[in-house]
Amino acid sequence: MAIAPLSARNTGSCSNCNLRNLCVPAGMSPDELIQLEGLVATKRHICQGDALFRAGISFQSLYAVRAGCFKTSMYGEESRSQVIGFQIPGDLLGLDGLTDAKHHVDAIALVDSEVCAIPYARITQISKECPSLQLQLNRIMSCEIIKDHGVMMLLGSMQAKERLATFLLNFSERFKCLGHSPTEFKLHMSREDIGSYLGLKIETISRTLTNLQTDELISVKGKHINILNLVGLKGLIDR
Amino acid sequence: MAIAPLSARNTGSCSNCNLRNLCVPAGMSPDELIQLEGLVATKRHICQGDALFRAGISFQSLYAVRAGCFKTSMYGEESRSQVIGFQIPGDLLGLDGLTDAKHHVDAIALVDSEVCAIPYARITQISKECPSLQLQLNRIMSCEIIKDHGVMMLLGSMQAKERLATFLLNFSERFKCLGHSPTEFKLHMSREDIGSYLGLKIETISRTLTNLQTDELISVKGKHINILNLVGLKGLIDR
DNA sequence: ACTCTAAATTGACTAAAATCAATTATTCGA
DNA sequence: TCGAATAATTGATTTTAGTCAATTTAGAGT
Repeated sequence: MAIAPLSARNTGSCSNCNLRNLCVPAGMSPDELIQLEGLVATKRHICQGDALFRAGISFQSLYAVRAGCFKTSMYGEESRSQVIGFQIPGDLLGLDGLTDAKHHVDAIALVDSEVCAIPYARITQISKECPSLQLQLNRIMSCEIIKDHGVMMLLGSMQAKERLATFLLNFSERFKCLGHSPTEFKLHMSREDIGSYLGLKIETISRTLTNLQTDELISVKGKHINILNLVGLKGLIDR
Repeated sequence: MAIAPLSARNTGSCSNCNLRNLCVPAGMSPDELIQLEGLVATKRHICQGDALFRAGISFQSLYAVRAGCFKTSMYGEESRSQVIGFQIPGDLLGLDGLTDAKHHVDAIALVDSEVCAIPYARITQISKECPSLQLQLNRIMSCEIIKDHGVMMLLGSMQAKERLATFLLNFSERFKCLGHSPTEFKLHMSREDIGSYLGLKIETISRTLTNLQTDELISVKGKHINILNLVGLKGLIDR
C-alpha cells in the first residue's frame, strides 16, 4: 500500500474528460454537459489494496472510476463473502448506497487508482434543472440490474469453462470500449477474486485456465491474458 | 389460461391502497401521497401462465404487483435460460427496462394476478413537482441491486441445502411483511423454476426438500410449505 | 369422477468441481 | 539481489450435484 502519485489536478469537469462517452455524461448533449459543470466535486487517488469505501459506512457519493481497477465484495453471516464485480475506467461505484444511505459492499483498489467523487446530493440538485441527468442515472441503475442478471445467469447455468470464457470475453469487450486491445490485457485481480466472482475455487480457475490454454484459445502468463481465438472462446458459451 | 375475474375497479390511487407502505409510495408523507394521484394509469389482470411483458418488447411502464405471483426469466444464447426472480404483492416489475426502453426479461404470471401499471413517462413528469418520488425510485432501484447481489452470493457460495433454506426464509420474510403467515405458505412456482433460480436441477430440489423434511425443519405437501423450525433453518445458512 | 398429461419424487450411477496436499512461481521488502 | 511470504499450479481423492431412468403423484380438461 504505497503512496500513489497525486498527479491529476483536473478541476472535475466532465466536458473535457476522455471518458465522457462511457461514464455518467454518456449520451448527453454538449449543452447539457455544461450544466454538469461542478457535478464532480473531488478526485481521489486510492492506493492498491486500499478501500474506496466499505460495507456499512455512510454513503455520500457515487464514484466514477477514472483510472485503475476495483473489486466490490459483499459479506454474509459467518465468514461468507462474495466478489460482486470488477470496475474499470468509466464504471460507476456505489449504486447500492442509495437505499439507506449506507454502502453494502467493500470497494477495494486492485491497483493504484483514481476516481471522481460525485456527491449524491449534487446529482439530485442538478437533476432539477437538468432532467436528463436524472434519466441518465435511471438508465445507469437499470443497466446495473441487467448486468447483475447476466452474472446470475452465469452462476446459475454455466459450468466452469463457460464461466471463465464469459468472464474473459466480458473484459475483452470492456477493454475494447476503452480503446485498449480486446485480446491482450492484464487482469489485476487474484485467482481467489476471480474464483469468488465466478463461484469457483481457485484450483478450478487455475485448471480451467490451463485447459483453455491447451485448447489454444488463450495464452496465460500470470495475470496477463492473450486471447488467441476470440471466435472459439465465444463458441464455448453458445454451445 | 382461463379468464381472470375483473374485480378491481379501483381508480388507481395509491393513497388508499393497502400496499402503500410496501410499494412505490413507501415512506412518503400523506401530503406527497396526494401528489401521486394519477401515478397509476391502469390496472391489469394477468391470467396464470400469461406474460405481463416479454424480453425485447418496448418498455412503457413499471408494474407493481397487487395480487398474485410472477416469475421473471432471461434468455441467453442457444436455449440457455435463467429465472431471475419471483415477485409477490408490493414488488415492482420492469426496472430493467429503463436503459434502452426495452424489457430484458419475461414476466410470467404464476397464478391469476393483478398489477398496477405505472407509466414511466408519468413518473418522470410527476418527479419534477415531487422530487421525493424520484428519490424513492432511486432507492427502489438501489434496493433491487442489493437484492441481486444477495442472489449472486447465494449462487456463488452456497450449497444446495443452504440455497434452498435461504430461498424459503426469503419467502417467509416477505410473506410476513405482507401480513401473512411466515411459516405456512404456498409456493406457486414449479420445481423447475425454483431449480433455475437457485442454479440447481429439479431432482436436487426434490431431494433437498425431502432432506429438510427428514430433518424436521419443514414439511412439504406439493407446493405447500410449512416451516417447522425457523431457527434451525436459519442455522443452516450462518454455519 | 375419470383419464391423460405433466410434474415431482426416488434410485442408481456418472461427471464436475471441491478438497487435501505438495510443488512451483511471484511478489514484495530488506 | 536475495529470501521470506504469498499466490498459483498440479496431482490424487472425495464430495456434491447432475444425469439417466423408473415410478408416483398431482392437475387439467372432458
